[in-house]
Amino acid sequence: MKELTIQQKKVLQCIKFYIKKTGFPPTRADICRELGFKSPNAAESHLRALEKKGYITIENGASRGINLTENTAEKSQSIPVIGLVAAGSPTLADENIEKHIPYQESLFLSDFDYFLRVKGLSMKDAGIMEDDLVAIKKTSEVRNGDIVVARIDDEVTLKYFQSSGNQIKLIPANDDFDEIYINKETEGFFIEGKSVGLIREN
Amino acid sequence: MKELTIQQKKVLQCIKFYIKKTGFPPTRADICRELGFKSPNAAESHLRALEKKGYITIENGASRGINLTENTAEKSQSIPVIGLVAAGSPTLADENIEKHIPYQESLFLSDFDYFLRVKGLSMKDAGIMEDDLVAIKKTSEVRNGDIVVARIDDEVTLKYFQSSGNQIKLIPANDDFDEIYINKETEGFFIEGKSVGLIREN
DNA sequence: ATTTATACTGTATATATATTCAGTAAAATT
DNA sequence: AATTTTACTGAATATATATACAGTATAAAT
Repeated sequence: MKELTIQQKKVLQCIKFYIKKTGFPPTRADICRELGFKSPNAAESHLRALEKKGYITIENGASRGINLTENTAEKSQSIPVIGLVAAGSPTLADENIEKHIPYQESLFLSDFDYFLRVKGLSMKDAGIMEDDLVAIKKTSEVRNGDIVVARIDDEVTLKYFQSSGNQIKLIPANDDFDEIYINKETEGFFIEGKSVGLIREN
Repeated sequence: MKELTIQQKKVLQCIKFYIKKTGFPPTRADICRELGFKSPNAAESHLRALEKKGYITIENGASRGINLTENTAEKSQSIPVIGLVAAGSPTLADENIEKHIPYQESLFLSDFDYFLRVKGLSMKDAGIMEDDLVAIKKTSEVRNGDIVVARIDDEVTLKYFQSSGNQIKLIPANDDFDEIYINKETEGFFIEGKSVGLIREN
């Protein structure tokens, strides 16, 4: 999808906000009032640009005939599900996104940034099973005992976090797997975030 | 909330459907077209009746200024969380409802009726931990291997289901707990539903 | 160097839309 | 028995709204 200009983003945000507030889309005049434009044609041309770039559709002749496209409507209120591939870091890049789940406030106690699809049973005894979706909050501030997403070079794992001094232990919750010992300054080591919740879809 | 007449229900359904279809509310003329009325005043008076009864609000002077009230809008549906108390069945009775979670379509693969707050670790090896919320679909049609909510007299448990002939086995996912053997015709035995998903809030 | 896109103001207008008024008729309520 | 509610048709109208046209100016793309 083509990139939007700053003004076009403002207009798109204005439409979303207006719908959220009133339950129906704005008129050209409403947009002008919200954004301080003095001519309805300012709104009109922005709308046509948004339409051309595929962010909205406009029903010609209908009042308030603005419709957010699926991509536009969803992205604002949905959380990406990212696959935990053995080699490769969980980034929000499009190619890693498995699907989107409609966003919901207060689903967990903490806010979070994305879901991680779990592969393997290394955290089995913590009740984290294959194909579970772990809610991840992007942060490097983690405490001992937290379940963290750790990256070592291109390898990404979900483990218990335990640090003492410069030494970090990544502990699996499964006797069949080994603990991983790392130095804080090890190159290529990074804490991506921590688990703040879990969803099992079946 | 006051009861609606058949025609008023039709109009309300028409509004919901129109919004779902187009993304914005209908005009009086739109409603007439959908329901076969020949005068815009037919729609107008139905709308005013719906407003009077509290199902919608109307922004005067604005085109398409129809707004579904919170009760009316389907987005405001919520799912109850029910505590699994040792003695007492999980019913939708108010005293058993811990809280409500905003409803969301397609959160799990199947639809479901309520969340059950898990007590104890009898299903630990199935990745179901203390305080997890198990999504329960109310049904008595369960298959071998399903995780079910079974009631024996006033005791309610979450277990694997296994039946052969008249004999039913309720199997825990934890070696520290014992299997339960029951006859299908046992008085006071009942399958409340089955697990179709799980949420861990932390 | 020229075209296209962005970012507006300002005016004008056909029409889309809400809304009122005048009726008719049956059903429900008081 | 009288009043209110429901359930419409049909006509009229003020105004809300989309949208085209005429400009100005800058930035980006070709």
